[in-house]
Amino acid sequence: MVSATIEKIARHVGETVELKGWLYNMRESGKLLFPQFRDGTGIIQGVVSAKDVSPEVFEIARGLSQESSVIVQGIIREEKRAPGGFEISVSHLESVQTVSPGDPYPIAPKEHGIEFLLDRRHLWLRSQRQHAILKVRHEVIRAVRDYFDSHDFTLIDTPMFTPAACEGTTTLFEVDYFGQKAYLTQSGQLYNEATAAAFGKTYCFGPTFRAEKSKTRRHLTEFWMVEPEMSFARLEEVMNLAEDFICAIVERVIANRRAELKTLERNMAPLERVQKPFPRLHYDDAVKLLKEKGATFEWGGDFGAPDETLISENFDRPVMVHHYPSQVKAFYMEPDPQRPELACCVDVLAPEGYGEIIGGGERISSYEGLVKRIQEHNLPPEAFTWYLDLRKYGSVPHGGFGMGIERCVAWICGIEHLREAIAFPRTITRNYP
RNA sequence: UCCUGAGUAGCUCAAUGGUAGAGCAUUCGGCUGUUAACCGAAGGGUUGUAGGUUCGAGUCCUACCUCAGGAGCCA
Repeated sequence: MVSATIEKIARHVGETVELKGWLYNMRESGKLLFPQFRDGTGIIQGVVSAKDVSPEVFEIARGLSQESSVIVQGIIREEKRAPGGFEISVSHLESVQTVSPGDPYPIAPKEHGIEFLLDRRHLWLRSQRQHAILKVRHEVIRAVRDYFDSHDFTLIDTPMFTPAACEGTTTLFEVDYFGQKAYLTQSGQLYNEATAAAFGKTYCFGPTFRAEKSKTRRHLTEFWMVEPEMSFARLEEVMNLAEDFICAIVERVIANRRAELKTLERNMAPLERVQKPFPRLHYDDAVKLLKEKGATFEWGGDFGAPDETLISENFDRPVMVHHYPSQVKAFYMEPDPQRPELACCVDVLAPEGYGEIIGGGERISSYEGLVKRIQEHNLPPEAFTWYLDLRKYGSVPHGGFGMGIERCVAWICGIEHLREAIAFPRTITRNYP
Protein backbone atom coordinates (compact mmCIF):
# COMPACT_ATOMS: atom_id res chain seq x y z
CA MET A 1 0.00 0.00 0.00
CA VAL A 2 1.32 3.39 -1.03
CA SER A 3 1.34 6.05 1.66
CA ALA A 4 0.37 9.46 0.35
CA THR A 5 -0.09 13.04 1.51
CA ILE A 6 -2.95 15.20 0.30
CA GLU A 7 -0.59 17.99 -0.74
CA LYS A 8 0.96 15.70 -3.36
CA ILE A 9 -2.14 13.68 -4.20
CA ALA A 10 -2.12 14.61 -7.90
CA ARG A 11 0.80 12.24 -8.54
CA HIS A 12 -1.26 9.29 -7.25
CA VAL A 13 -4.23 9.49 -9.62
CA GLY A 14 -5.35 5.96 -10.46
CA GLU A 15 -3.44 4.42 -7.55
CA THR A 16 -4.80 2.92 -4.37
CA VAL A 17 -3.20 4.83 -1.50
CA GLU A 18 -3.36 5.08 2.26
CA LEU A 19 -4.06 8.45 3.93
CA LYS A 20 -3.62 9.10 7.63
CA GLY A 21 -5.45 12.03 9.08
CA TRP A 22 -8.63 13.43 10.56
CA LEU A 23 -12.23 13.88 9.53
CA TYR A 24 -12.63 17.56 8.67
CA ASN A 25 -16.32 17.49 7.88
CA MET A 26 -18.90 15.09 6.44
CA ARG A 27 -21.98 15.36 4.29
CA GLU A 28 -24.13 12.33 3.80
CA SER A 29 -26.83 11.29 1.41
CA GLY A 30 -28.37 7.98 2.36
CA LYS A 31 -26.07 5.19 1.33
CA LEU A 32 -23.48 7.65 0.06
CA LEU A 33 -21.11 9.53 2.37
CA PHE A 34 -18.86 12.47 1.52
CA PRO A 35 -16.28 12.71 4.31
CA GLN A 36 -13.63 15.38 3.95
CA PHE A 37 -10.24 14.31 5.27
CA ARG A 38 -7.34 16.51 6.29
CA ASP A 39 -3.84 15.26 7.02
CA GLY A 40 -1.99 18.47 7.87
CA THR A 41 -0.90 19.01 4.28
CA GLY A 42 -4.33 19.59 2.77
CA ILE A 43 -7.95 18.54 2.55
CA ILE A 44 -9.48 15.98 0.21
CA GLN A 45 -13.02 14.79 -0.22
CA GLY A 46 -13.70 11.10 0.06
CA VAL A 47 -16.67 9.19 -1.17
CA VAL A 48 -17.93 6.10 0.65
CA SER A 49 -20.56 4.11 -1.19
CA ALA A 50 -22.53 1.41 0.65
CA LYS A 51 -22.32 -0.81 -2.39
CA ASP A 52 -18.50 -0.63 -2.55
CA VAL A 53 -17.54 -1.31 1.08
CA SER A 54 -18.55 -3.84 3.71
CA PRO A 55 -21.50 -2.92 5.95
CA GLU A 56 -19.05 -2.78 8.88
CA VAL A 57 -16.79 -0.23 7.18
CA PHE A 58 -19.81 1.80 6.06
CA GLU A 59 -21.10 1.96 9.63
CA ILE A 60 -17.70 3.00 10.97
CA ALA A 61 -17.52 5.75 8.37
CA ARG A 62 -21.08 6.86 9.06
CA GLY A 63 -20.36 7.03 12.78
CA LEU A 64 -17.30 9.27 12.44
CA SER A 65 -17.65 12.65 14.08
CA GLN A 66 -15.71 15.79 13.24
CA GLU A 67 -11.94 15.51 13.94
CA SER A 68 -11.99 11.77 14.55
CA SER A 69 -8.61 10.38 13.54
CA VAL A 70 -8.66 7.85 10.68
CA ILE A 71 -6.61 5.75 8.32
CA VAL A 72 -8.22 5.56 4.90
CA GLN A 73 -7.48 3.46 1.84
CA GLY A 74 -8.86 4.07 -1.61
CA ILE A 75 -8.29 4.98 -5.24
CA ILE A 76 -7.43 8.58 -6.10
CA ARG A 77 -9.48 10.03 -8.95
CA GLU A 78 -9.71 13.40 -10.62
CA GLU A 79 -13.20 14.60 -9.86
CA LYS A 80 -14.56 17.98 -10.92
CA ARG A 81 -17.45 17.81 -8.45
CA ALA A 82 -15.07 17.51 -5.47
CA PRO A 83 -13.58 20.60 -3.83
CA GLY A 84 -9.90 20.61 -4.74
CA GLY A 85 -10.45 18.60 -7.91
CA PHE A 86 -9.40 15.20 -6.51
CA GLU A 87 -11.31 12.58 -4.60
CA ILE A 88 -10.55 9.34 -2.83
CA SER A 89 -12.99 6.47 -3.43
CA VAL A 90 -12.79 4.79 -0.06
CA SER A 91 -12.35 1.05 -0.11
CA HIS A 92 -11.32 0.66 3.51
CA LEU A 93 -11.44 2.93 6.54
CA GLU A 94 -10.20 2.48 10.07
CA SER A 95 -10.96 4.76 12.99
CA VAL A 96 -7.90 5.49 15.14
CA GLN A 97 -9.95 7.44 17.66
CA THR A 98 -13.56 8.46 17.22
CA VAL A 99 -14.57 11.72 18.86
CA SER A 100 -17.35 11.08 21.35
CA PRO A 101 -20.72 12.49 20.21
CA GLY A 102 -21.38 13.32 23.84
CA ASP A 103 -18.43 15.72 23.76
CA PRO A 104 -18.22 16.79 20.13
CA TYR A 105 -15.41 18.81 18.58
CA PRO A 106 -16.23 22.35 19.65
CA ILE A 107 -15.21 24.27 16.54
CA ALA A 108 -18.00 23.54 14.11
CA PRO A 109 -17.65 24.72 10.50
CA LYS A 110 -19.45 27.99 11.17
CA GLU A 111 -18.69 31.39 12.63
CA HIS A 112 -17.40 31.71 16.17
CA GLY A 113 -16.47 34.56 18.44
CA ILE A 114 -12.83 35.41 18.98
CA GLU A 115 -12.72 34.60 22.69
CA PHE A 116 -14.20 31.17 22.07
CA LEU A 117 -11.66 30.47 19.35
CA LEU A 118 -8.67 31.75 21.33
CA ASP A 119 -9.66 29.62 24.33
CA ARG A 120 -9.44 26.69 21.90
CA ARG A 121 -6.39 27.88 19.98
CA HIS A 122 -4.88 24.39 20.30
CA LEU A 123 -7.78 23.12 18.16
CA TRP A 124 -8.35 26.24 16.06
CA LEU A 125 -4.94 25.65 14.46
CA ARG A 126 -6.56 22.78 12.52
CA SER A 127 -8.83 25.07 10.55
CA GLN A 128 -7.93 26.05 7.00
CA ARG A 129 -7.42 29.74 7.56
CA GLN A 130 -5.12 29.31 10.56
CA HIS A 131 -3.25 26.60 8.70
CA ALA A 132 -2.68 28.96 5.78
CA ILE A 133 -1.46 31.79 8.00
CA LEU A 134 1.06 29.59 9.82
CA LYS A 135 2.30 28.18 6.52
CA VAL A 136 2.97 31.74 5.38
CA ARG A 137 4.70 32.44 8.70
CA HIS A 138 6.96 29.47 8.14
CA GLU A 139 7.77 30.71 4.64
CA VAL A 140 8.55 34.19 5.96
CA ILE A 141 10.90 32.74 8.58
CA ARG A 142 12.63 30.53 6.02
CA ALA A 143 13.02 33.53 3.72
CA VAL A 144 14.45 35.61 6.57
CA ARG A 145 17.05 32.99 7.41
CA ASP A 146 17.93 32.29 3.80
CA TYR A 147 18.31 35.98 3.11
CA PHE A 148 20.77 36.67 5.88
CA ASP A 149 22.58 33.35 5.52
CA SER A 150 23.21 34.08 1.85
CA HIS A 151 24.31 37.67 2.50
CA ASP A 152 27.21 36.77 4.80
CA PHE A 153 25.44 37.37 8.10
CA THR A 154 26.23 34.98 10.95
CA LEU A 155 23.36 33.87 13.13
CA ILE A 156 24.21 34.48 16.77
CA ASP A 157 21.28 34.32 19.13
CA THR A 158 21.15 36.62 22.12
CA PRO A 159 19.94 35.92 25.67
CA MET A 160 16.34 36.00 26.88
CA PHE A 161 17.35 36.86 30.47
CA THR A 162 18.91 40.29 30.67
CA PRO A 163 20.17 42.42 33.53
CA ALA A 164 18.69 45.73 32.34
CA ALA A 165 16.52 47.61 29.94
CA CYS A 166 17.19 48.79 26.41
CA GLU A 167 14.28 51.13 26.76
CA GLY A 168 12.12 51.96 29.79
CA THR A 169 11.76 49.46 32.63
CA THR A 170 7.98 49.94 32.71
CA THR A 171 7.65 47.70 29.68
CA LEU A 172 9.86 44.91 31.00
CA PHE A 173 8.78 41.61 32.47
CA GLU A 174 10.67 41.19 35.72
CA VAL A 175 11.67 37.73 36.86
CA ASP A 176 13.42 36.43 39.94
CA TYR A 177 16.87 35.26 38.95
CA PHE A 178 18.14 33.37 42.01
CA GLY A 179 17.36 36.28 44.26
CA GLN A 180 18.37 38.96 41.81
CA LYS A 181 16.17 40.95 39.46
CA ALA A 182 16.35 40.00 35.83
CA TYR A 183 14.24 40.97 32.85
CA LEU A 184 12.99 39.18 29.78
CA THR A 185 14.60 40.68 26.72
CA GLN A 186 12.92 43.40 24.69
CA SER A 187 15.49 43.24 21.93
CA GLY A 188 18.73 41.48 21.16
CA GLN A 189 20.18 44.58 19.65
CA LEU A 190 22.69 45.60 22.28
CA TYR A 191 24.18 42.12 22.17
CA ASN A 192 24.08 42.21 18.38
CA GLU A 193 26.41 45.18 18.50
CA ALA A 194 28.91 43.01 20.38
CA THR A 195 28.56 40.11 17.96
CA ALA A 196 28.76 42.41 14.92
CA ALA A 197 32.09 43.72 16.23
CA ALA A 198 33.26 40.11 16.49
CA PHE A 199 31.85 38.76 13.20
CA GLY A 200 31.21 41.80 10.99
CA LYS A 201 27.61 41.09 10.07
CA THR A 202 25.31 39.17 12.40
CA TYR A 203 21.66 38.61 13.14
CA CYS A 204 19.59 37.18 15.92
CA PHE A 205 16.13 35.73 15.73
CA GLY A 206 13.97 34.88 18.68
CA PRO A 207 11.14 35.85 20.96
CA THR A 208 11.04 39.23 22.67
CA PHE A 209 8.84 40.40 25.50
CA ARG A 210 7.10 43.70 26.16
CA ALA A 211 4.98 44.31 29.22
CA GLU A 212 3.16 47.18 27.51
CA LYS A 213 -0.48 47.40 28.47
CA SER A 214 -1.47 47.67 24.85
CA LYS A 215 -4.84 46.32 23.86
CA THR A 216 -4.83 46.63 20.11
CA ARG A 217 -4.65 44.40 17.08
CA ARG A 218 -1.03 45.45 16.58
CA HIS A 219 0.36 44.25 19.92
CA LEU A 220 1.46 41.03 21.56
CA THR A 221 3.36 40.74 24.84
CA GLU A 222 5.52 37.99 23.33
CA PHE A 223 6.55 38.32 19.71
CA TRP A 224 9.33 37.17 17.44
CA MET A 225 11.86 39.58 16.07
CA VAL A 226 14.72 39.25 13.64
CA GLU A 227 17.53 41.76 14.08
CA PRO A 228 20.48 42.15 11.73
CA GLU A 229 23.46 44.29 12.73
CA MET A 230 26.35 45.46 10.53
CA SER A 231 29.72 46.89 11.45
CA PHE A 232 30.99 49.80 9.35
CA ALA A 233 27.44 50.62 8.24
CA ARG A 234 25.75 53.99 7.97
CA LEU A 235 22.04 54.76 7.89
CA GLU A 236 22.07 54.61 4.09
CA GLU A 237 23.25 51.00 4.17
CA VAL A 238 20.73 50.08 6.84
CA MET A 239 17.96 51.44 4.62
CA ASN A 240 19.28 49.63 1.57
CA LEU A 241 19.34 46.39 3.52
CA ALA A 242 15.80 46.82 4.90
CA GLU A 243 14.45 47.51 1.42
CA ASP A 244 16.18 44.58 -0.25
CA PHE A 245 15.26 42.28 2.63
CA ILE A 246 11.54 43.04 2.53
CA CYS A 247 11.41 42.61 -1.24
CA ALA A 248 13.11 39.21 -0.92
CA ILE A 249 10.62 38.01 1.69
CA VAL A 250 7.53 39.16 -0.18
CA GLU A 251 8.81 37.72 -3.44
CA ARG A 252 9.48 34.39 -1.79
CA VAL A 253 6.03 34.13 -0.18
CA ILE A 254 4.33 35.03 -3.46
CA ALA A 255 6.35 32.36 -5.23
CA ASN A 256 5.84 29.56 -2.70
CA ARG A 257 2.61 30.26 -0.84
CA ARG A 258 0.18 31.43 -3.50
CA ALA A 259 -2.38 28.77 -2.54
CA GLU A 260 -2.35 29.87 1.10
CA LEU A 261 -2.72 33.54 0.14
CA LYS A 262 -5.68 32.52 -2.00
CA THR A 263 -7.26 30.70 0.95
CA LEU A 264 -6.82 33.92 2.90
CA GLU A 265 -8.40 35.85 0.00
CA ARG A 266 -5.37 38.15 -0.02
CA ASN A 267 -5.46 40.84 -2.68
CA MET A 268 -2.21 40.12 -4.55
CA ALA A 269 -1.85 43.45 -6.38
CA PRO A 270 -0.43 45.42 -3.42
CA LEU A 271 2.02 42.61 -2.65
CA GLU A 272 3.20 42.41 -6.24
CA ARG A 273 3.99 46.13 -6.16
CA VAL A 274 6.53 45.61 -3.36
CA GLN A 275 9.58 46.37 -5.49
CA LYS A 276 12.67 48.50 -5.03
CA PRO A 277 13.10 51.39 -4.59
CA PHE A 278 10.91 52.24 -1.61
CA PRO A 279 10.07 55.91 -1.15
CA ARG A 280 12.26 57.59 1.48
CA LEU A 281 10.67 60.34 3.50
CA HIS A 282 12.54 62.64 5.85
CA TYR A 283 10.73 63.16 9.17
CA ASP A 284 10.38 66.89 8.32
CA ASP A 285 8.61 65.98 5.10
CA ALA A 286 6.44 63.38 6.83
CA VAL A 287 5.26 66.07 9.25
CA LYS A 288 4.61 68.39 6.31
CA LEU A 289 2.62 65.64 4.62
CA LEU A 290 0.53 65.04 7.76
CA LYS A 291 -0.28 68.74 8.01
CA GLU A 292 -1.27 68.86 4.34
CA LYS A 293 -3.62 65.97 5.06
CA GLY A 294 -5.21 68.00 7.83
CA ALA A 295 -3.79 66.09 10.79
CA THR A 296 -3.11 68.00 13.97
CA PHE A 297 0.52 67.10 14.52
CA GLU A 298 3.39 69.07 16.04
CA TRP A 299 6.96 68.65 14.88
CA GLY A 300 8.92 66.70 17.48
CA GLY A 301 6.41 64.00 18.34
CA ASP A 302 6.24 60.37 17.36
CA PHE A 303 3.64 59.14 14.93
CA GLY A 304 0.58 57.35 16.25
CA ALA A 305 -1.11 54.54 14.37
CA PRO A 306 -3.52 56.89 12.53
CA ASP A 307 -0.57 59.10 11.52
CA GLU A 308 1.33 56.12 10.13
CA THR A 309 -1.72 55.14 8.09
CA LEU A 310 -2.10 58.69 6.76
CA ILE A 311 1.55 58.68 5.66
CA SER A 312 1.62 55.21 4.16
CA GLU A 313 -1.58 55.60 2.15
CA ASN A 314 0.24 58.10 -0.04
CA PHE A 315 2.46 55.35 -1.36
CA ASP A 316 1.82 52.06 -3.13
CA ARG A 317 4.65 50.22 -1.39
CA PRO A 318 6.43 50.30 1.97
CA VAL A 319 7.74 53.75 2.87
CA MET A 320 10.91 54.47 4.84
CA VAL A 321 10.64 57.43 7.21
CA HIS A 322 14.04 58.55 8.45
CA HIS A 323 15.66 61.10 10.80
CA TYR A 324 13.09 61.22 13.59
CA PRO A 325 13.83 63.56 16.49
CA SER A 326 16.16 61.86 18.97
CA GLN A 327 13.75 62.58 21.82
CA VAL A 328 11.23 60.03 20.54
CA LYS A 329 13.80 57.33 19.85
CA ALA A 330 15.91 54.96 21.94
CA PHE A 331 18.99 56.25 23.77
CA TYR A 332 21.50 54.45 21.54
CA MET A 333 20.56 56.19 18.27
CA GLU A 334 23.39 58.08 16.55
CA PRO A 335 22.65 61.81 16.25
CA ASP A 336 22.79 63.39 12.79
CA PRO A 337 26.10 65.36 12.65
CA GLN A 338 24.41 68.23 10.74
CA ARG A 339 21.33 68.36 12.97
CA PRO A 340 22.08 66.75 16.36
CA GLU A 341 18.44 66.96 17.42
CA LEU A 342 17.68 64.27 14.82
CA ALA A 343 18.58 60.58 14.99
CA CYS A 344 20.07 58.57 12.15
CA CYS A 345 17.17 56.15 12.24
CA VAL A 346 14.54 54.68 9.99
CA ASP A 347 11.11 53.15 10.37
CA VAL A 348 9.62 51.11 7.54
CA LEU A 349 5.86 51.54 7.36
CA ALA A 350 3.98 48.79 5.58
CA PRO A 351 1.22 49.79 3.17
CA GLU A 352 -2.51 49.19 3.63
CA GLY A 353 -2.52 50.58 7.17
CA TYR A 354 -0.30 47.88 8.68
CA GLY A 355 2.05 50.41 10.21
CA GLU A 356 5.62 49.98 11.39
CA ILE A 357 7.16 46.62 10.60
CA ILE A 358 10.81 47.65 10.86
CA GLY A 359 12.61 50.05 13.14
CA GLY A 360 16.33 50.62 13.11
CA GLY A 361 19.22 52.92 12.41
CA GLU A 362 22.79 53.80 13.22
CA ARG A 363 24.01 53.34 16.79
CA ILE A 364 26.08 55.84 18.73
CA SER A 365 29.75 54.95 18.20
CA SER A 366 31.42 57.49 20.50
CA TYR A 367 32.10 56.57 24.12
CA GLU A 368 31.39 60.07 25.46
CA GLY A 369 28.20 60.40 23.43
CA LEU A 370 26.86 57.13 24.78
CA VAL A 371 27.73 57.92 28.39
CA LYS A 372 25.87 61.21 28.04
CA ARG A 373 22.77 59.48 26.69
CA ILE A 374 22.75 56.85 29.41
CA GLN A 375 22.83 59.64 32.00
CA GLU A 376 20.10 61.63 30.24
CA HIS A 377 17.83 58.59 30.23
CA ASN A 378 18.53 57.83 33.91
CA LEU A 379 19.72 54.33 33.08
CA PRO A 380 21.87 52.41 35.56
CA PRO A 381 25.42 52.92 34.18
CA GLU A 382 26.84 49.78 35.81
CA ALA A 383 24.55 47.62 33.68
CA PHE A 384 26.05 49.12 30.53
CA THR A 385 29.73 48.67 31.30
CA TRP A 386 30.11 45.92 28.73
CA TYR A 387 28.13 47.92 26.19
CA LEU A 388 30.40 50.92 26.68
CA ASP A 389 33.43 48.67 26.19
CA LEU A 390 32.35 48.30 22.56
CA ARG A 391 33.07 52.04 22.20
CA LYS A 392 36.47 51.75 23.85
CA TYR A 393 37.95 48.88 21.89
CA GLY A 394 37.81 49.62 18.19
CA SER A 395 34.52 51.46 17.87
CA VAL A 396 33.15 51.79 14.35
CA PRO A 397 30.02 53.21 12.76
CA HIS A 398 27.45 50.44 12.84
CA GLY A 399 23.75 49.87 12.59
CA GLY A 400 20.92 47.52 11.94
CA PHE A 401 17.23 47.05 12.42
CA GLY A 402 14.57 44.85 13.95
CA MET A 403 11.60 43.39 12.17
CA GLY A 404 8.57 42.02 13.99
CA ILE A 405 7.73 38.68 12.41
CA GLU A 406 4.04 38.75 13.35
CA ARG A 407 3.52 42.24 11.94
CA CYS A 408 5.22 41.18 8.74
CA VAL A 409 3.14 37.99 8.52
CA ALA A 410 -0.10 39.84 9.31
CA TRP A 411 0.64 42.35 6.56
CA ILE A 412 1.56 39.74 3.96
CA CYS A 413 -1.50 37.63 4.85
CA GLY A 414 -3.75 40.67 4.95
CA ILE A 415 -5.21 39.65 8.30
CA GLU A 416 -6.77 41.97 10.84
CA HIS A 417 -5.05 40.94 14.02
CA LEU A 418 -1.53 39.95 15.09
CA ARG A 419 -2.87 37.18 17.33
CA GLU A 420 -3.57 35.00 14.30
CA ALA A 421 0.02 35.35 13.05
CA ILE A 422 1.49 33.26 15.88
CA ALA A 423 0.47 29.79 17.04
CA PHE A 424 -0.16 30.63 20.68
CA PRO A 425 -0.55 34.38 21.09
CA ARG A 426 0.29 36.10 24.33
CA THR A 427 -1.57 39.32 24.96
CA ILE A 428 -2.31 41.47 27.96
CA THR A 429 -5.44 39.39 28.66
CA ARG A 430 -4.29 35.98 27.49
CA ASN A 431 -1.73 33.43 28.66
CA TYR A 432 -3.77 30.31 27.75
CA PRO A 433 -3.59 27.80 26.16
C1' U B 1 -4.48 53.66 32.82
C1' C B 2 -8.44 56.09 29.87
C1' C B 3 -12.67 56.03 26.18
C1' U B 4 -16.54 53.09 23.65
C1' G B 5 -19.28 48.63 23.16
C1' A B 6 -20.86 43.57 24.41
C1' G B 7 -22.17 39.35 27.96
C1' U B 8 -29.24 34.93 26.68
C1' A B 9 -28.85 26.91 24.86
C1' G B 10 -22.26 23.77 23.24
C1' C B 11 -21.74 27.91 19.12
C1' U B 12 -23.81 32.43 16.37
C1' C B 13 -27.70 35.44 17.51
C1' A B 14 -33.35 37.03 18.35
C1' A B 15 -36.95 38.39 22.12
C1' U B 16 -42.53 46.71 23.13
C1' G B 17 -41.38 45.75 31.18
C1' G B 18 -46.01 40.53 30.55
C1' U B 19 -45.35 32.09 28.83
C1' A B 20 -37.26 31.84 27.02
C1' G B 21 -36.92 31.63 20.71
C1' A B 22 -34.33 30.42 15.84
C1' G B 23 -30.26 28.53 12.93
C1' C B 24 -25.94 25.53 13.48
C1' A B 25 -23.94 21.46 16.53
C1' U B 26 -25.65 16.63 19.08
C1' U B 27 -29.18 12.12 18.95
C1' C B 28 -32.95 9.38 15.97
C1' G B 29 -35.38 8.75 11.04
C1' G B 30 -35.27 9.72 5.36
C1' C B 31 -32.35 10.48 0.86
C1' U B 32 -26.59 7.12 -4.27
C1' G B 33 -23.09 13.16 -6.14
C1' U B 34 -23.09 16.22 -1.53
C1' U B 35 -20.53 21.57 -1.81
C1' A B 36 -21.33 25.51 5.51
C1' A B 37 -26.16 19.62 1.53
C1' C B 38 -31.33 19.04 2.28
C1' C B 39 -36.21 17.15 4.73
C1' G B 40 -38.69 15.41 9.50
C1' A B 41 -38.40 14.72 14.94
C1' A B 42 -36.09 14.96 19.92
C1' G B 43 -33.06 16.58 23.95
C1' G B 44 -30.68 21.06 25.46
C1' G B 45 -31.57 27.62 29.82
C1' U B 46 -29.83 29.97 37.57
C1' U B 47 -30.28 35.37 30.55
C1' G B 48 -21.95 37.26 33.52
C1' U B 49 -22.28 38.27 39.32
C1' A B 50 -24.58 40.89 43.49
C1' G B 51 -28.10 44.32 44.89
C1' G B 52 -32.30 47.66 43.69
C1' U B 53 -37.07 49.68 41.21
C1' U B 54 -41.78 47.14 39.84
C1' C B 55 -47.82 43.42 40.66
C1' G B 56 -44.12 41.50 37.16
C1' A B 57 -37.07 42.39 34.86
C1' G B 58 -33.30 39.05 29.64
C1' U B 59 -35.24 44.18 29.13
C1' C B 60 -34.96 49.80 33.73
C1' C B 61 -31.15 51.63 37.81
C1' U B 62 -26.31 50.90 40.80
C1' A B 63 -21.78 48.36 41.67
C1' C B 64 -18.54 44.67 40.25
C1' C B 65 -16.46 40.81 36.85
C1' U B 66 -15.09 39.18 31.95
C1' C B 67 -14.22 40.09 26.92
C1' A B 68 -13.78 43.04 22.44
C1' G B 69 -12.40 47.55 19.71
C1' G B 70 -9.60 52.01 20.16
C1' A B 71 -6.05 55.74 22.62
C1' G B 72 -1.27 56.24 24.83
C1' C B 73 3.44 53.17 23.97
C1' C B 74 5.75 50.17 20.58
C1' A B 75 7.82 45.79 16.41
